[in-house]
Amino acid sequence: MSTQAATAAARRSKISPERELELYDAVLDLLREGGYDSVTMEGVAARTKCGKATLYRQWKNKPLLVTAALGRNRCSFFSGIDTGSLAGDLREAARAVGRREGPDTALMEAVGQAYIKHPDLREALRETVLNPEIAALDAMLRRGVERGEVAPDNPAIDYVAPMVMGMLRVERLFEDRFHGEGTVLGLIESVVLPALRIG
Amino acid sequence: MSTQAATAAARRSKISPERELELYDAVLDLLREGGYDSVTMEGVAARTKCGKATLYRQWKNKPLLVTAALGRNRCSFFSGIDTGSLAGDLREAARAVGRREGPDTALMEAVGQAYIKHPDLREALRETVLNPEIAALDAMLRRGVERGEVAPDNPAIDYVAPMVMGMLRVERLFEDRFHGEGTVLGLIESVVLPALRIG
DNA sequence: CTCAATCGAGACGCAAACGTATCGAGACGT
DNA sequence: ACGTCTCGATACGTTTGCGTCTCGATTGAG
Repeated sequence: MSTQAATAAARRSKISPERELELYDAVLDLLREGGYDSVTMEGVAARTKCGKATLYRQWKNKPLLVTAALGRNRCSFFSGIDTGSLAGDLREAARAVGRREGPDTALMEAVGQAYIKHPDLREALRETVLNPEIAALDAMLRRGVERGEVAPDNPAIDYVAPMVMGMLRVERLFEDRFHGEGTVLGLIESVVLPALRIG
Repeated sequence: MSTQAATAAARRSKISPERELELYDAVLDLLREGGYDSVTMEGVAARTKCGKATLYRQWKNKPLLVTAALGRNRCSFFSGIDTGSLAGDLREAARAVGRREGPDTALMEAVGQAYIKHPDLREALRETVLNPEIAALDAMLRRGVERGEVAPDNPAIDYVAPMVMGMLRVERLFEDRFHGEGTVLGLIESVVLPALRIG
């Protein structure tokens, strides 16, 4: 939300936009490292060499700071993919995941528990890291349907995005079965494309 | 692990096995309600009307108590399923999930974040709630292969269990798309069975 | 140039929860 | 029946982190 930036500007805050992003990055790094509880106001202040009072001058409390940090992270890894064919798009998405250029699973893990107590965090996470990737996957599928590669009424279409995101969410727990980075690619080849009647 | 019970017996503990399960149940309930941080020694003691010292007499610290509680929860919802056909087994498993008799997703959510700091918890969770269900699903598939319902080299076989567990792990985040309880059943019908070349 | 407001740094109070210690009451073995 | 150990309950010290407050330095506006 630009509300924060707006009020900050209204109060003649000396925090430049780049500085704001530095603060957000520190929050997200701490989140990824040790989860919501590892994000401490002291920790953020120390890591960014700013006073705690400065943080509380901009954000009323810790949940609002974390939510704002998540909100600024908005970026999608899948959205730039367009190879011309649905199979190519899905394979490229899987390879992006293998190159650690996929959805921010560390953030998903980290916030996964915290949003039991802070529903706002869950919404911020969805808006920020989840929905953009889902939308990108759905766009791939829509293009595939328009090109005639997939039957429009193929019921598997609705499950592609959940399957990909779900696989990312459990691959750690199956690491004895899938050692390596090709987990999602294997899912695409072995399950998704057959279910979509491609290849 | 029976180590705790053994030492408890050796020290002539007055805690009966049923009492021990009561304590574990309190821990698991608190876990499901608010995550690992909501499990407090004071909370467990208050809820079970036992002294905090009693808890520390049996379990050295909080992580060990939670781990022990997870270890005693060992039970599988999918393991009793055997309808005679793979499609029937998978559909029955999906229906069990719909009836809230599936894997303990609340526990998975709750421990999801905590095991960043306590790897023992992750192992306990895997051994207890995850591996039994995975083993049951794999057993269904193995029986299906033996009956000739699925080709033994069908690569989708390895992905059935991850897909089911992954769907459980993300269905909350797709609740606007899949409203209702038939999420896993839809996955089975639309994706899993086609990928397995069944039906 | 001057003044006011924010900055970084950190002390402070407060609350929550871990883990320890204490205490009377009651249960078990001999 | 008696002594011992564990029981439940609770007080205690310690740590940690949130949120407030103070303080000198610095910076931007007029």
